[in-house]
Amino acid sequence: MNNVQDESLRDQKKIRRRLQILEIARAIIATKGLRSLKVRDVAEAAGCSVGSVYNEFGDFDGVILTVNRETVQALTLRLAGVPSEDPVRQLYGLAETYLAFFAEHANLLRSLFEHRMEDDRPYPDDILQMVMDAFALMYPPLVRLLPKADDVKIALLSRTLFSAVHGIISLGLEERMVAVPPQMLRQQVDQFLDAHLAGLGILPVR
Amino acid sequence: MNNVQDESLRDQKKIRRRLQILEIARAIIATKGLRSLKVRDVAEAAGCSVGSVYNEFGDFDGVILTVNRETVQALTLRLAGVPSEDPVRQLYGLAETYLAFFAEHANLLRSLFEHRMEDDRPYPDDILQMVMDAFALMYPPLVRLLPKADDVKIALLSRTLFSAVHGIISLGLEERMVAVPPQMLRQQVDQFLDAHLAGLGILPVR
DNA sequence: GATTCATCTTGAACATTGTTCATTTTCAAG
DNA sequence: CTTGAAAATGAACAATGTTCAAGATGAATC
Repeated sequence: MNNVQDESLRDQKKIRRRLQILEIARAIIATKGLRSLKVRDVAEAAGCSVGSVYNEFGDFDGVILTVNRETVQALTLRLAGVPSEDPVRQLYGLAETYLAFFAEHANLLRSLFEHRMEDDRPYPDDILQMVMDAFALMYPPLVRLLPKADDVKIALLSRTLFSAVHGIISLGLEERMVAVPPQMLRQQVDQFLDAHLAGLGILPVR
Repeated sequence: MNNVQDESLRDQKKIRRRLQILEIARAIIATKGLRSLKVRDVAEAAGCSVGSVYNEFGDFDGVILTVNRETVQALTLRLAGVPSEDPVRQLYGLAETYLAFFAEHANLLRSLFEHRMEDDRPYPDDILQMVMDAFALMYPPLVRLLPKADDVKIALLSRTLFSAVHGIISLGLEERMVAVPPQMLRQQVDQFLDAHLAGLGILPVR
């Protein structure tokens, strides 16, 4: 096994094609929504046959799931970049960064949260785990802010808080529903955190 | 026009069939999820042709949307039954009732929130309005609890709070994600409200 | 009750889209 | 260059949404 450079001409093409398929699928989901994603469109845009898509991803769900996996990875990266000096600021930063990312990639996030598998096939564990990990990112700042509290409780609180923020944002960005202006929505999120942190006995140092 | 009883034999059959189709579609969504809903299955179970389904509902989305409409109506009915003597209790009651309803009808609620129209057709306004109205049900108790606050702000707060509760519940019930035991989830929701109401300066009288 | 006609119902045919697989093509190895 | 394993192809198939010409139904009229 040559780890350093195992780049046969064959593998190069394979890798390039794989990336191209994913890029195209992601673009379609992002611009026209998951429901508009069609195998033939992807294959044609990637300049290959539908069979190749199946060779590379097993089935069409495989394409969607790979895009979703990369979406949650990108999200995690963005969230991990939130400054952590001040734990209170970090909490606001996480919420606001989630809002910004969701606003930029609404359809990709919806694909991540709304896609259902055919029949009773299970959703891939690694994706679920990554989502859970992202939603656990409020844990470190909360631990610093509530040093007396039980670890398990803080873990729960972290998930609860992030889920609440997710609800506010995902419904707030649902153009079908309210079409809250993004600026307004940021205010909403901030005020929500104001009140909730105050209720937890945390001083909003803003 | 005979308003009292315009029941020709024809109309009776039409109405009965319509109800039957909806009942079957609802049952399939509720038990196997929206993605498992197929025209032919519905038609066969209803003892009619696929053409009749189209005559009655225009297209397949029409069936789904009608089920969704009835779901939000049932939800509103349940939420409207929450006692309103004590405004604080009412808020907890609304959240807990939403949790109970969501737990009982998880797939129907997911159909309501996750169904996307084909192409760029708009989601029916009346359904959106009903969802918004349901999410505004926290407004009356909040007004009583925060008499000094601006009406518009309370309207926003109502939507924000309900959206937050929705996020906690919809992700908490996502068996693919966490599989929080329902009893645990109720505790989570209650504690969430505890903290948030405290932060709003409302005494949790529990 | 027979006739008529508007309406509803039917289901085969069609359209769209996911999936398979026998055949052909490619290319790294010998 | 030859060869064989792997990949690519795309026609055929399968599943499913949609249409519509032809037939069935029942309310109205006589």
